[in-house]
Amino acid sequence: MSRKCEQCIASKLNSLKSLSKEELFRISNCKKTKFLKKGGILFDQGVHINGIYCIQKGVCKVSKMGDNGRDQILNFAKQGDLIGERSLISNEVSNLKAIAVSNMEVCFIPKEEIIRDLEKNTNFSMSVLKKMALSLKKSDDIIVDMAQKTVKQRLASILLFLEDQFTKDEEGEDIEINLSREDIASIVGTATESAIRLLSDFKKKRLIELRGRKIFVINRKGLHKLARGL
Amino acid sequence: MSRKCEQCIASKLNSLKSLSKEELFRISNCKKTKFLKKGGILFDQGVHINGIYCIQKGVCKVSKMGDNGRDQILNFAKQGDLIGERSLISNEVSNLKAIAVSNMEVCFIPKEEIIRDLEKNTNFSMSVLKKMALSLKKSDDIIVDMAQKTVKQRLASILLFLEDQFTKDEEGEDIEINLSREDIASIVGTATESAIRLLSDFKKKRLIELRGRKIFVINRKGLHKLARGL
DNA sequence: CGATTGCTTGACCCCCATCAATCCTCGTGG
DNA sequence: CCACGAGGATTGATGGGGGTCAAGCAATCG
Repeated sequence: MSRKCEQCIASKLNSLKSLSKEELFRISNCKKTKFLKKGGILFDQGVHINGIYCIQKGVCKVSKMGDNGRDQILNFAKQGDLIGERSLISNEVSNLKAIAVSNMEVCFIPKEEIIRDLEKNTNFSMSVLKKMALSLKKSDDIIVDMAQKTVKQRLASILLFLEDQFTKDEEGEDIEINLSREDIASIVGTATESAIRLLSDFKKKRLIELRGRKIFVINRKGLHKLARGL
Repeated sequence: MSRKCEQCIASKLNSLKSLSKEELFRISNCKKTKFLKKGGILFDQGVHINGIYCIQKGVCKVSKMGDNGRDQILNFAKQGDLIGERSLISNEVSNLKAIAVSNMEVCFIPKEEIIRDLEKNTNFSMSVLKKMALSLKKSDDIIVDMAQKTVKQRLASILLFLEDQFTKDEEGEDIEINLSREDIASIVGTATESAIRLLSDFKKKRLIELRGRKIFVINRKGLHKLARGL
């Protein structure tokens, strides 16, 4: 038995909060809740998603495959995030792949319902618009970083980012995400070995600690400096 | 004396085409036409634009300054393009800088007018939404390229892109844009000298020709191959 | 005309991708 | 319970890509 959207925390965190009670109720009735295990594919590149996903629990990595066949991680989505809106709006197959990096609970909302609300409810469409504007700015920042920063700088930033994003969720529960070295490398945009080498370098400098395969930041200031290239 | 938006080609090429006659008429009355010389600043990073620009004639480069102080060119805007929507929608100062790379004629449309239309006219807001979705996809592609492709591959792509985009405008007039080597390097995301070296390499391989400082592609297939890394 | 700006080329060296070998860890089946 | 295999993590060696500094050259402009 799935919960109602009206009572759901996730829908309070994203554009769905701009919907009226009735609209939310209608979505509540047509949504489908799915459970994914870590490693499961939420959706793949090139498929029609035909809707959007609202993430209840867990985290997924959003990536795109380059011409050489290697995946580049572009984003993460966690509790409260909506994914799939871009493809839905431009009415195309997905240009991205989404894979769970922890066990997940997500709600699928069919396309027609979202489109209808976008066209009827200006608050909602403005909210989505704002969200996309924000994403666009983030993308700009990433491009500049990719173009101008060294791998070391980018890795430092990303360690800080990961620590900020993935510690506790809204309910205060621990988020256990366990990225492989390969994952980390493919966020940074570098070879796995390079990432590993830099990590052990950071460890020597007492910026991070490695317990098992997990990474703990123990000197944020130091990493910040590195990220800026100082 | 400025033309009416209703008769303007540029407004037929962008989201403004979704506006009703009356909406367009109102914009026509409050818009301000500006002329910029090559090198002129349309807007700078960190300023309140308080509206959007609709480009009538000419081309500008859209860039963002990185932490090291170097500009990264993120985009070009030409006849029919709207710029400034992102900052307008998220109600922030501009995160980008726009500089004319040829003489330009642009129309400034004040914020209030656009916001009003976004909130009243669903066709318009959906059109803007689609435009942004497209930009977002392009950004994703660029990030992947930046992360995975070599400077040589990126330069090859960009030469093809520039040739596609900037030869003739809608009226069939030549677009004369004259990018410096530094500009080209800062699209690719590399040092000026590296770009120059690669250009002379491409010339030796008879892929391009250099007449004065202008670059002419004479072997598209060859460049395509290079861009793919073959 | 200097003078400033942009273009070009050379030299140098470091970052990082790649290949290869080893080690570690964990799940599986005997 | 242990052996063993597979995938991930780590470290080493190596070579090339590309960033940086510097000097010479062309072009544009007051």
